[in-house]
Amino acid sequence: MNGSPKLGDVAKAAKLSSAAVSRYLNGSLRLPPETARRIDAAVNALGYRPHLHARSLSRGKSDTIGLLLPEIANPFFSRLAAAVEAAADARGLGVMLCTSLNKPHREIDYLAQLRRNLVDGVLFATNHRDDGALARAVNEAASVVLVDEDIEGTDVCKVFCDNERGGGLAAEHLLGFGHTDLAYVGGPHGLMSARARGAGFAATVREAGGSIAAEYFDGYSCQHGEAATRDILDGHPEVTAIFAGSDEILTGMLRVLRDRRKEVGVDISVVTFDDVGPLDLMDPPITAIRQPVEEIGRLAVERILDGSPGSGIDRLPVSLVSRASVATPRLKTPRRRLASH
Amino acid sequence: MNGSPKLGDVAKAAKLSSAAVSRYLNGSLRLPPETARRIDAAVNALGYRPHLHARSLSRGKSDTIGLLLPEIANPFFSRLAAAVEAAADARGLGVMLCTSLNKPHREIDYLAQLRRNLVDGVLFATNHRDDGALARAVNEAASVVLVDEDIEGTDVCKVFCDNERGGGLAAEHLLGFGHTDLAYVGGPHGLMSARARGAGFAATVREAGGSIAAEYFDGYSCQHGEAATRDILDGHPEVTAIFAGSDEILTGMLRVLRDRRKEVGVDISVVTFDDVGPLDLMDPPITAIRQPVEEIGRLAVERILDGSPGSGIDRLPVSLVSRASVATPRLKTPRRRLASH
DNA sequence: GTGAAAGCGCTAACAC
DNA sequence: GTGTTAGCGCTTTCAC
Repeated sequence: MNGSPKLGDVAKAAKLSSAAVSRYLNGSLRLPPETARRIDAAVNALGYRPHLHARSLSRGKSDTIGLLLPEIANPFFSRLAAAVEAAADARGLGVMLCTSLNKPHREIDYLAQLRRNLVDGVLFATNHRDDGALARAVNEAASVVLVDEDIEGTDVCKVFCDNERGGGLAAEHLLGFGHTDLAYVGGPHGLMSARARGAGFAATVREAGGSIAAEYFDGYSCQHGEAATRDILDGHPEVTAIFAGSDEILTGMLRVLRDRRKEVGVDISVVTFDDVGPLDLMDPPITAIRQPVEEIGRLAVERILDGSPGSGIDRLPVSLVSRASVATPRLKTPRRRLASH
Repeated sequence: MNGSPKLGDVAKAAKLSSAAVSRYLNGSLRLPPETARRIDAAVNALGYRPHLHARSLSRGKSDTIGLLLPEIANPFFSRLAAAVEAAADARGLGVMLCTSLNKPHREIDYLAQLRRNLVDGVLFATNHRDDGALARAVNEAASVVLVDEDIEGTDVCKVFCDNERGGGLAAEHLLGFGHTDLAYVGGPHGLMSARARGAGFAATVREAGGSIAAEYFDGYSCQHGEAATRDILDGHPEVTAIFAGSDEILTGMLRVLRDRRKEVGVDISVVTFDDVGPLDLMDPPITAIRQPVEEIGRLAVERILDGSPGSGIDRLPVSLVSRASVATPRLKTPRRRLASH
């Protein structure tokens, strides 16, 4: 027998028309037990599997959602992907994962492709500034929900975490330990998440009379974490605590701190954002603002299926996980000086 | 305009038949520049995108490979996925990622599905013991290559790392520091990788006159790492060094060690396998056998496309990355932290 | 060279 | 209830 068995083969074996078998298999037809058994037997005997491409071509829908991520190796996104898969699976949907590598043309391509018919909706996370082209592509696409990061000028459902509150929590925690000269090493300034985290952080710090001695905006990357940390160490000795905008940034930061022999949780305090790495096993365990990754994935799937009830934008609550990277500032070693910015 | 533009629309706009346009777009037809330009213009004007499902239904192939992984949240697999995507992309192929959650029926389902026509080949990594059904499904599938883990009784291309040599390297390293009573906490005994790592480890240890005081085989999971470590601590006080079969196992191990106040790299030495987490930032930095994840992904894609030249099984070399979790046994004076690199 | 026509495997109107 | 028929959007013989 060459080629896989087709619907027609099953029909022939069951002495029925393809249409009947198709309907039966799709549950849109109840058959006398005897007939049903004939079909089931034929399906099993032949090892029949519906051809998904043909099926979705015919139906005009695929029971599949697309998930468009900047990259998959990043733990935050891979956990998000897992959550989305689980949620989709629970609702009988497949998910088609695409990684854009943050290249705008790939994103736009995928968006067009995906909506073309391959999937019934797209969950879209991007990681870079948009010049407007992306926003247009998103608005034109049939059904997309933005996850994790905003794109200005889009009018679709959005599922984020409460970035601003996260920044606020980090600030409260640090202030509570007596820190007054703080730094923020955030993601790209073009991104809502980086701005919101920084804004929440700065507002809370200033409200309490503290000062933001230094602020950095650049890629959510180790490199940025490294460069910014060096700059803080070299140029802002008054800083006693740093808020890292993501676990990636934290990673670079910790490497520099280690190389410079600064003991985290002693010489300098650190809070990070995301809490996806095994932060509890780090040296020292790192205090973090935890994103509800699983919940974000779950809700995003719900939104793409059922639409949004409210304003169209969900901000899921974050929480602070206290570990050992924050302590009272060392008052003697670094002499306090007024920051000028 | 309702619905996306189809090939026919382009043809109409260019005053040609769909057939001509199709052939031109697929490069199987060279047209006079003037005509070509008409088509290109129409494509751009309409924003035409081929319908991938229709295309692959028609051609019987999809220029897409399937990647079937146990889970995507695990950093090893997410990095593998990234490597596969990159390699596939470089050759103009898409990749369809499916996660089996280690459920045999999902694996078999996907395998059948994927070969049905959705993809031109499948890269398959599994993580659990097979009772024979999987092997059958693999052998029946058109084109699959096994990645990372073997399935007994399959006759297809396979791309692994050199697990046995990895175990040997770990043993050599530990022996070199003077350890003689060692333990191995491996993955499931039903898996080639767990057995091979253990075998390489044990052989080298015994050859040098050392002894394997304890050996554990169970899931590649934190839980297993925790349980086994507790057992070692409680039942095998002579053990001075442990070889963890994976980063996941290591994670559980470190948590127990920390809770029991055992200082890694002082009271007890540890080597792990994989080296995917940020091991250099752990407390202490963990010495590891590094898998060439990127290379595995790259080669797997190559194998699925071009077949295997040799025996059909590739064992990629591993390397030992020395950090600070291994020291001479029974150090009297506890040192705080060792410098890394 | 170019177009008409026949599918790829399936589903959904529409008849019987 | 069940079968017949006409597509879904594309590719590809096969005539012209």
